[in-house]
Amino acid sequence: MSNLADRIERHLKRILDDSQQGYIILRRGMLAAEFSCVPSQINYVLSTRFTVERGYLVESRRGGGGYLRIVRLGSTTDRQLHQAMRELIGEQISQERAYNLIERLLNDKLVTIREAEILRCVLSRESLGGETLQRDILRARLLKNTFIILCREDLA
Amino acid sequence: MSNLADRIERHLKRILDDSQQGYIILRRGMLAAEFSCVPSQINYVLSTRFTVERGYLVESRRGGGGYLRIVRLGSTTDRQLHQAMRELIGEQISQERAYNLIERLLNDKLVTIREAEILRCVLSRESLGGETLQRDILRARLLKNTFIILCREDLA
DNA sequence: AGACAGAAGGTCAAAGAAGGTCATAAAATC
DNA sequence: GATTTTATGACCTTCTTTGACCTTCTGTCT
Repeated sequence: MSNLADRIERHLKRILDDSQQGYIILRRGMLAAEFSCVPSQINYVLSTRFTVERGYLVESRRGGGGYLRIVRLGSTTDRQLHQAMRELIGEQISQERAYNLIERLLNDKLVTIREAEILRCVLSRESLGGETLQRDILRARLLKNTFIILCREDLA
Repeated sequence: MSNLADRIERHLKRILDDSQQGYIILRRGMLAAEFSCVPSQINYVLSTRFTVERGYLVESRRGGGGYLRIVRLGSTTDRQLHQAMRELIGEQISQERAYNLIERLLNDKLVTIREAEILRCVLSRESLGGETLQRDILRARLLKNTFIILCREDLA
């Protein structure tokens, strides 16, 4: 049914959830062997699913004793998160990166599924229309403005 | 004897009725094979029979592990409301009229307070920027698109 | 210290696996 | 007979998977 990349993603998220420390350390080669795939498949999963926008950080080390370390960026306090988000968004943002951010908000339960869908809809290429650059700028503004609302505690 | 498109339509609606979740997921290629037709015939059926106006939403994903997901939107009354809204919104809409609509949605408990705030924020003059006319057109598009999501049964 | 071997992980391009589009042909309807 | 609807196929885009080749680190042997 679902593809390899998705299965590896789920597996990593599961053990990440189970881990107390908020991060996991593993061998790329081992993981690849467990899933009977080439090692670079792991890199593919990491670079498409464990991005900063989605709230993850990946470190690694080569050579003997090398490893991968996947850190889940915690549900920071509102103010920190707000600042971090503003920086991640910047003056313009692509649909893909915006969707990744929404994914993270969803993961951290800062938005409901419906809210996430509304945001995705509003920030979609299709809805925004116009030129790419203008669209990316508009998207950044919308996302940053909306974010203020999501942080409002009086709306819980 | 009915034609292929109608048969595919009936088949999809039947399994959609059988499904508890309000949506189905399937492979375009598989379905085409079942009906011994070219894959693009499936797209034809989807684009003529499973439109938003008729109360359906179709999402898809390409590549390995790709799929089609057909979602049934809410009840007929919901859909009638939806149609009425589309007409009410039209091709362009002012901030004031948009806010009035949101107010009504809130009153009818079709959106939460937070969702309403998000919508107000997104549809505000300041967020949208640009020329008045362009803004009103964009606002109409955003509102209409978003409204589809509010009718989605699978997000209850 | 320097050279080298082995053990990781990284990169990138090409192949594969879906689904999407669009023009056109064929069939049905008016 | 004209128009609308349906069916097909060639070609396109997106996402995934694989493999060949590259870089970095550790440890050992001169």
